[in-house]
Amino acid sequence: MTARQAFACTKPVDDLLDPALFKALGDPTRIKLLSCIIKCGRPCSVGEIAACCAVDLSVVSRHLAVLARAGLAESSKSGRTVRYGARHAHLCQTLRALADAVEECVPSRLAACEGGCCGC
Amino acid sequence: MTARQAFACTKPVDDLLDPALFKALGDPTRIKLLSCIIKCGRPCSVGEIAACCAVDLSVVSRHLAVLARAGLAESSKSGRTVRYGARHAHLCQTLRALADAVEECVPSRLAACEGGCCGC
DNA sequence: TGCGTACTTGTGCCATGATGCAAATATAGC
DNA sequence: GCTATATTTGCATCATGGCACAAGTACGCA
Repeated sequence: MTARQAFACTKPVDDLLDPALFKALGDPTRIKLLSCIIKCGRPCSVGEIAACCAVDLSVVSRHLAVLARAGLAESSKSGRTVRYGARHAHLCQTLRALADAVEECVPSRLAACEGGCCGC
Repeated sequence: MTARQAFACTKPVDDLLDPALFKALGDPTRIKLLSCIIKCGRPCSVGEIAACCAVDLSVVSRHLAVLARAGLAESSKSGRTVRYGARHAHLCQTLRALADAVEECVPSRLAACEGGCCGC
C-alpha cells in the first residue's frame, strides 16, 4: 500500500485520533488538574482544585472548562459551587478504542488483509 | 480524600499523562500524517508522505521529527531517503497502560482502597 | 435589599508553534 | 568533482493559547 492510498483510506483510527482531544491534554497545568480530579475520584469544586496549584483561580476555571468541553471531565453546579469530576469510564473507553484501532493497523494484520478488508 | 491530597498523591497516572506526548498529538496536520503512517503499516519516505497533503515538504519533515521525538514514530535512513514508520506496539501499550492507570482511580476502587493502597 | 462568596469572562501581554520560502546539508550517480 | 535528488534547517510571519489582573455574574444569607 502506498502512503497516498493509506492517507485516503478511512479507518476507525481516523476518527479516534482527534486533535481536539489531545490538544486538551497537551498543557502541563491542565494535565495536573486532570490528574488531580482523576485521582480524587469524587467531583471537586473549582476553588478546591485551584488551591492545589500556583496558577490563578481564573486560569483553573478556564482549564476545567476546556477539559469538560473535550469530554474528559464533567461539571455539576449546586448553588454557587461548581464541581468537576473526571469521566473515568469515558476516558478509559476512548483510550482502549484507540489502542484497538491502532492495533488493527499493525503490519502483520494489514498483510493478512491484503487490501480486501476496506474498500481502499 | 481532598483535592489537595489527591494532587499530592503520586499514582501511575501521573507519569502516563505526559503533556509532551499529547502535545505531539494535538495538531491536525500532524495527526493526519501519523494516521497515514499508522494505516500504511510500512515505513514511508518523507517525500512520499508529503505528497499526500497540501503542506510544504519542510513542514512534513518537521512534523515527522516531532512524532519521532515523542516516541510515536521511528525513522530509518537508507541513502538519501529517510523513512518514517509508526510505532504501533509502543503506542498501543502506552494507551492501554494509561487506561489501566485511570481505571485504577475510579471511585469504586478508591473506596475499596480506603487510602491504604498508596502512602497518601 | 445589601453583602460576601464562588466562579466566569474580558483584556492585554507574552511565549510557543505552525507555516512557507529559501538556503544548506547529505548522498547517489555520472 | 559535478549535478540532481532527498531531506533538514534558518528565518520571517502569523495565529493560537496560557497567564494574571480586573470586572462581571450568579447565588446564598442575613
